[in-house]
Amino acid sequence: MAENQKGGGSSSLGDENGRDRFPVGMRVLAVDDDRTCIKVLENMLRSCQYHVTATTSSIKALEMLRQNRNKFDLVISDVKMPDIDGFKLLELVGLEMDLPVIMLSGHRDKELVMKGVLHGACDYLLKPVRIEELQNIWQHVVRKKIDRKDQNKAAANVEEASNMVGEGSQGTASENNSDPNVKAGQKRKEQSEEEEEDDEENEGEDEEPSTQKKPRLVWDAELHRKFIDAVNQLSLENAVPKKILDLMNVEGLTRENVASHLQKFRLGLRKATQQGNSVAAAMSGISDPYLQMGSIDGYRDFRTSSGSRRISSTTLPSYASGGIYCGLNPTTGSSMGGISSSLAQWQPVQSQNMMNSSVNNLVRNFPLSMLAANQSSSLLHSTPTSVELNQLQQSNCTTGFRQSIPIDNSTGFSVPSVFTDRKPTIVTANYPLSGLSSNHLLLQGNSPPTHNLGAFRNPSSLGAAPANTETFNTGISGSSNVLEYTERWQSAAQLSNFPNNSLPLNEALNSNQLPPNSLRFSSSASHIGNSPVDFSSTSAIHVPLEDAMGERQCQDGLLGNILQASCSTQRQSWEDHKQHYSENMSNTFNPSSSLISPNGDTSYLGQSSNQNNADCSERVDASLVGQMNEAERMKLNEACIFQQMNSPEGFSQNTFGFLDDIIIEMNKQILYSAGVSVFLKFDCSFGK
DNA sequence: AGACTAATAT
DNA sequence: CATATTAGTC
Repeated sequence: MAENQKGGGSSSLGDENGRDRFPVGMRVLAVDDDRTCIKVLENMLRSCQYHVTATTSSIKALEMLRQNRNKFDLVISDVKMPDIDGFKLLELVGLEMDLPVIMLSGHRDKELVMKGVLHGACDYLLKPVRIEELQNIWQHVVRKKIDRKDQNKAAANVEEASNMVGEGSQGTASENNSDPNVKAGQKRKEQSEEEEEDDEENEGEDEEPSTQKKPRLVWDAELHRKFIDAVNQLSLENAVPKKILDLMNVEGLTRENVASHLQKFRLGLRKATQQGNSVAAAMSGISDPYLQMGSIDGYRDFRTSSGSRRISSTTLPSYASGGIYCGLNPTTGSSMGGISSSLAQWQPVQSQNMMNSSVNNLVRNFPLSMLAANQSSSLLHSTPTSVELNQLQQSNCTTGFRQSIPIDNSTGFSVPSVFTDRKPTIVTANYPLSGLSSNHLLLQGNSPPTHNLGAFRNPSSLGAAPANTETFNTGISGSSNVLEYTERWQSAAQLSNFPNNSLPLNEALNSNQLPPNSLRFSSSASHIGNSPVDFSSTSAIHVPLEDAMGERQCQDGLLGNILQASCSTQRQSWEDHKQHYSENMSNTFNPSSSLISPNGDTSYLGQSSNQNNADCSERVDASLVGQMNEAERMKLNEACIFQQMNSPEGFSQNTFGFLDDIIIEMNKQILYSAGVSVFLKFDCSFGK
């Protein structure tokens, strides 16, 4: 059997046993309308040990070729034939299956030869053909393979080509045989079946299952956290893939994985550094890398439609798996970015509803406040109202706090008379907070009463706090996370510019004038791109709560831009809080549980913030750190890293407080009662 | 030879 | 985009 063939020994065609028989059995389709000629040709080809299929009809030949695309390796055809002549056949074959075609002709007419060549013939033989010539025609098959390979990949590997050829699959245009499975060849042969496998296909499967390539790694929150921890430990300069990998100690993770992530990380860091430090800038760019990073990070969970899968954090890295970790539509992701970016939109009123110039003025006067954007189209809901909240943050603040603010005696809202006579569309309120710049909020609502809105900000890194708030903190809107994330990756630089005095605030108000139902809060936090997220639905937001990076298995339902996340685990607590808040609201909203210091000041963490130096993590009060959850810690770490990058010698002067977002949760009653509770918390990182 | 990382591919 | 893979260097 094959043995004989060894003529070639292990030559180019095959080193492998299975393959070295290569030209033997090569499938040749011979076409010549002259019965005598075809017979002779057929015999010669057979003597060359090819597998020959002969026909005197070019039409029939074409049919066979079309029906059995992968059944032939080469076509040898006479030029002059009725119906479809050799050139036509050549052309069709070249077009449809890309098989090597050899022309045969009794005429040595140069023109004909040229024509054949131009049509793509790989060879042009003159009759009578000598067997010696036929013994070498297999080279065209090999060549074809190589060429094909070349086109795809620069490196055409002769061996591979030969291997492929050997297989017999010769497919034509489509085949992919070339793949990886060189060995497969033998197997293939065995499968006698020749059914026409369509050309392509078999590629991947035949291999051993083990060969399958690994699923792509997904850097979820947990993994990223480890990464950050490692980087932090090593210090930016020393953080190289291998070391990080070691420190991360994650089974299955490769250096390459880390290298890739590191590359991205550095890129983000770089961008962060380059971008202006202005907060606005920081938050505005949708394209802002940070934000992107954010999405990369665990925050991505918000976009997950179903719970996120995670693999044991300690061991296996997470891999994307269909179904489990399904990313929502890309848009969503960007939108998230938009959320933070919305902070940048503080200035002008965008909503058409704000028609009133006075409103605009109002707005202008309160730079830090929030604007209501009514056109927010929440794609998701039918209820139109929306409130835009903007928040800000500030510098000196070192601590995080949350505060409830009573508004207006009866309603809790400060409603400019200007609006009272108008439709209940916009409500504004502003409160001077001690020492802080005034903030105001515009609410607008048109729709029927609704349900709940909740406002709460996400946990700040340092602000963290009070145990009782914990639950609260964990429940955050996706947007919050984004911010947080953003902050993590780039915070320092961008926020450093904040004026010391400016204190960002977020406020959520509600007025009885408004049809309670439809309050739509479009806060920076709730905004997605230009579409605000409507939190007014009955279900109320909910957030997953996982710490930011958490691993919880939440089910997030994301409708278009709206994010409704529900986390079974924490839902309960959230509900509790909700209730709790509601109750408080009717009262005066005492920050009962909060992080806020009784007097409302933010000095809480002041001390730590003032310590500059040393390791970041150490700058923070130990106690506080202890209370921090992972996400917060991570944030801190990243901030530290960032710090390293920006100021080798220490933190930049001001702290950059960060006010993440606010989420407002209101109940109908609350709406009616006119109470508004605002939770403010500043994310203060440290700074010197 | 092994590791880094920028560049490029998927 | 987020990751993986490649390729040039050190």
